[in-house]
Amino acid sequence: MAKTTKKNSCDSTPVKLKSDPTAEDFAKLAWAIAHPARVQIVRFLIGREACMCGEIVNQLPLAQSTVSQHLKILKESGLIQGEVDGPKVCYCINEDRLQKLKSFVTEL
Amino acid sequence: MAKTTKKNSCDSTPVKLKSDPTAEDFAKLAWAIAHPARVQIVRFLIGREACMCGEIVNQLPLAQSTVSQHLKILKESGLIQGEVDGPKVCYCINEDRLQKLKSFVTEL
DNA sequence: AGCATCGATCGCAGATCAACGATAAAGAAA
DNA sequence: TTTCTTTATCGTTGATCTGCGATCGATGCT
Repeated sequence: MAKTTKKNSCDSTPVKLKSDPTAEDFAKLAWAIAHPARVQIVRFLIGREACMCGEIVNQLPLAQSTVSQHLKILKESGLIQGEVDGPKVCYCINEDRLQKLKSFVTEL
Repeated sequence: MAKTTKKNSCDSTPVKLKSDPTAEDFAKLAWAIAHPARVQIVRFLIGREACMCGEIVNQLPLAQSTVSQHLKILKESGLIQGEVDGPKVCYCINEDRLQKLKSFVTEL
């Protein structure tokens, strides 16, 4: 409890919060991993480099349609990408996007 | 790349996804910054070390009650903490939690 | 006491999420 | 062609988010 001045230690310098175009993208990436299932999917894909949708479904206690939804959200954030391979789809991490997420966080 | 059947480079080694207790916490922290306004609040607080709620409200194009909600979410994630100082509340970053978020992401 | 200020909370609206089962679409295999 | 497999999408239900104005509680000041 630091009470430097007679009041408190709050910094009261007037500073305008600049409109932050990156905040949107940051939030989008954060949103992608803002669900336990999606965290697990991302970790799983990183560990395996790439794998079929069916594999992922088998690892999670969720219905196939639910997993497909999560994959869709991850794809929309750009964090993963899917490559069609006949009747199957092979998912993998988008390293660039992952790197972007990492830099957003480390530069906080 | 170990396997290449006739088709592509999908890794099909059978691996069980272990139940991941950290995924929950990770998702919680990610959820905290999964909104542009909250990203800005966190960045703002990091840049200023600490500041009053009113200051934050002034920097964002949002109503006071809305900002208060976002602050509540950030508090629940542990990413920030508020210290009552008379009639005002001084918010600041919880460095431990921020560090935890950073390590979660960098260890992806 | 009475009043002003700051911030949290309530209640409401509309939008979005999460989960599921069922079904459709596209190849592969018979 | 028919059938099977794999994945995406639809439609629904219930929960949660986001935003706001209005209000309440606590504190400081006169």
